[in-house]
Amino acid sequence: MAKTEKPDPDSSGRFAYDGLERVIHEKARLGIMASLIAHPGGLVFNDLKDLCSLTDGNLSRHLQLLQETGLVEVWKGQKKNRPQTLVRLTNSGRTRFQEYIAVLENVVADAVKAGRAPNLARRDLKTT
Amino acid sequence: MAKTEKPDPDSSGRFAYDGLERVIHEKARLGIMASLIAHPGGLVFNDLKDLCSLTDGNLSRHLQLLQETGLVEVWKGQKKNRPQTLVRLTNSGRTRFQEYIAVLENVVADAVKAGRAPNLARRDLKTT
DNA sequence: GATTGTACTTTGTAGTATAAAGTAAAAGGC
DNA sequence: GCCTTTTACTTTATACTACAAAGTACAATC
Repeated sequence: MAKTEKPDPDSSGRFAYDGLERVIHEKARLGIMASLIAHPGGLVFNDLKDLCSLTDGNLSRHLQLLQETGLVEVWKGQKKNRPQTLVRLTNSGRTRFQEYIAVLENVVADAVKAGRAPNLARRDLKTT
Repeated sequence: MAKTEKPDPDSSGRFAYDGLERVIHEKARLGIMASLIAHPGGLVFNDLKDLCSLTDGNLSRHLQLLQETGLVEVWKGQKKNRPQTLVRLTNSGRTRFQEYIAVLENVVADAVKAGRAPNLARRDLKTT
């Protein structure tokens, strides 16, 4: 049977995963982004904090960064005379997150493939 | 077919992704682990460096950490009178990486699901 | 008007990713 | 035989950043 289309499994940079944008890749922010893409109408500060199990300060800092990077937009409002912060993905944020996810899919695919065929690429060490 | 079981899409900690072990999650080390699981016989320092597009110092430092954490094992040898370092996953390393990958699959699944049904929860907010 | 509670923000610190410099040992030139 | 270069890493220094503790603002309640 014919081999797959995969050109060179050992090419330079094959496992560099360049597309893993740093701002998104961080665990806490990855959770924030995932929450937000699952809630297109946006989420308020406290819901986000709860969904991602983050502390106040931590979430605040990450949101700041995500906003500076243009991934999310932040809206200040009021609810029953109390401040409310609504956070949503920007269009660019959605796109960049989906690009990031596409790379993650490659990572998973690589790992799953390797896990299923554990001996395919084995090369023996010729030590003297 | 029946829907996949999904108890509460908004439960506390739903997007915390606790299983994303920090040592593995870092981009560079994720690449190293992926390279190694794809090459069960192990890889030598320079191949790894090339596959992951890392500098010498960088790779050296990450390997140190991965070794301390028990994810990889490092073998010093010789090839044509030159030192050669061989790196392989430990059994524990393979298991822990596969657990990590399982969580990544959840992340991807969450994102893909949300991406396919983008308007379900959309609520409009005035302005741009 | 003092206190409590809510909803965040700011600040300090500890940890870490990365590059630059350093080490060791072999090979090749003169 | 000595000196420079190359290979294969390791160590060190620094710049960054995640995180928690402390701080701010303001409304409600006592």
